[in-house]
Amino acid sequence: MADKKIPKATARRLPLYYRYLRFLYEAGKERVSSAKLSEAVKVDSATIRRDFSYFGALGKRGYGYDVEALMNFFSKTLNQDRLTNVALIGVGNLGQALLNYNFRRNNNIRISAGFDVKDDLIGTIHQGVPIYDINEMVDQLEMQQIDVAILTVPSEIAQEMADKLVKGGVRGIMNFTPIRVTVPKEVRVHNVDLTNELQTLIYFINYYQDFDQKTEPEEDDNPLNDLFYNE
Amino acid sequence: MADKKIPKATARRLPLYYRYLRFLYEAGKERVSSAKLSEAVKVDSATIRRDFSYFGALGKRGYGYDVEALMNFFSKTLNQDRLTNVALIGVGNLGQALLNYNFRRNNNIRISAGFDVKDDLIGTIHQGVPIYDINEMVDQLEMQQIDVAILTVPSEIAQEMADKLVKGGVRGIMNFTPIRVTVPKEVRVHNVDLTNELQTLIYFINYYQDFDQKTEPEEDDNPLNDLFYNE
DNA sequence: GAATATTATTGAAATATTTAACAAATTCAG
DNA sequence: CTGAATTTGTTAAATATTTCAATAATATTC
Repeated sequence: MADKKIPKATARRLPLYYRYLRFLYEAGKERVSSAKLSEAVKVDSATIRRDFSYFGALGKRGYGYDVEALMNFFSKTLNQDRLTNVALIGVGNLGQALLNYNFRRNNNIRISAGFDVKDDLIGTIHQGVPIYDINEMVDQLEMQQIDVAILTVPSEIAQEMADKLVKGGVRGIMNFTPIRVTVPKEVRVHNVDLTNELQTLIYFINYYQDFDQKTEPEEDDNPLNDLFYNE
Repeated sequence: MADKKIPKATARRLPLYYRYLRFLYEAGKERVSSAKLSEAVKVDSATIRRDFSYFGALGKRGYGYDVEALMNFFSKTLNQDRLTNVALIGVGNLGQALLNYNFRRNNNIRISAGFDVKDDLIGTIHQGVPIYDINEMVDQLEMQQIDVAILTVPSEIAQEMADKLVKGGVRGIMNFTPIRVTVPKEVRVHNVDLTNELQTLIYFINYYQDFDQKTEPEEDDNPLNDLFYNE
């Protein structure tokens, strides 16, 4: 099925489309146009149409897109038609929050195993998810055929854990640590770096000026105060 | 450097560079090359040099970059030389995890106020952070001069809370809800959508063979990469 | 059923970003 | 002091992504 070349930027928007289509479906809507979709997901309608067109002709001219059909198409495309089990490595604060987050509720994704080093966690069940000793990780990953993991461990052991994950056959890692781990090229890592995100946001609000607002940058000794960003 | 624009992609990498420079500084390193940096942050060295060059000539040919000087430069650039107070809207599971996350430890960012609707939370202090009634939000935001907020509320009230944040003068919102909120264009929103991230990751491991780990998010980035900007 | 309005599809143009290549500057060894 | 080795800064080329514009198909209206 991995035949066509879908741009990565497009791939990243698919879940967004899927989610809104489900919302429309549940609201009883039968059709939707790229313009309407654009409003909800805040992506230019031309981009949406272009994105969809990579998958073939999904809509009807003069009509728009059939909500149910499109939803089902994306469901398959995003593997939402079968359950994906995910491992949680590191059951600390963030890890436990993610357990509670419950991806399952609206998606066919669930955290099915947790791993930690702490004795008081090992052997317990959190939110219905059993927590194993990290030493059993490679075996359990193989046995349970898990191929996606969420990494929420201290930075110091991030690489070591990534190595174990690879050994256990994991093909995708959602990395919440600030460390850029090294893995074989067939393993995919998505970094979610909360501190980075905040810093970038702060940078943007301080140095981005909206041309439409015609605001002048403040005068100070920072060499960057005359930088502008174009949206 | 004057009247040059910093590409958004570059801006998103700045925190990454900054973090590693601090690591090098603490490890006592005095100089670093773009090649060495590249290895750690997993960004092509040409891209790194290109990124730096937007800010002027920060290095020396044949030598590399002075760790301390560069670190200090980025510290200023990223506003790390002064404390940024951030509000947390919604002190649920994820919100509490973020309180514990403690951005402060390694960065000049701290959550200084929390807001919630729950009576048993209002008036309490979590991780040293006072939790206020959401009804006081607009006033408190103004009074405390907070201009960045983290939004971790149920989807149903995401837009309503965003409106309040705007009213309270907030200029940057890190949005953990799956809703794409509508705000005036001078307010910046970074979306961190955990379910999206997982779905995209799953899509990638199923449909892409060739993983080029160099480009991210948000993104994700972004992460959440979908990191993902209200552009 | 013809006329008009909608709206997807598609090729092309415009932007944005990454990568490659190399001259210029500097270090370093001897 | 000289030449070889490094490594940046920068121009240009290559990729990737978004947006535009022309066209074609379908629906809706009268």
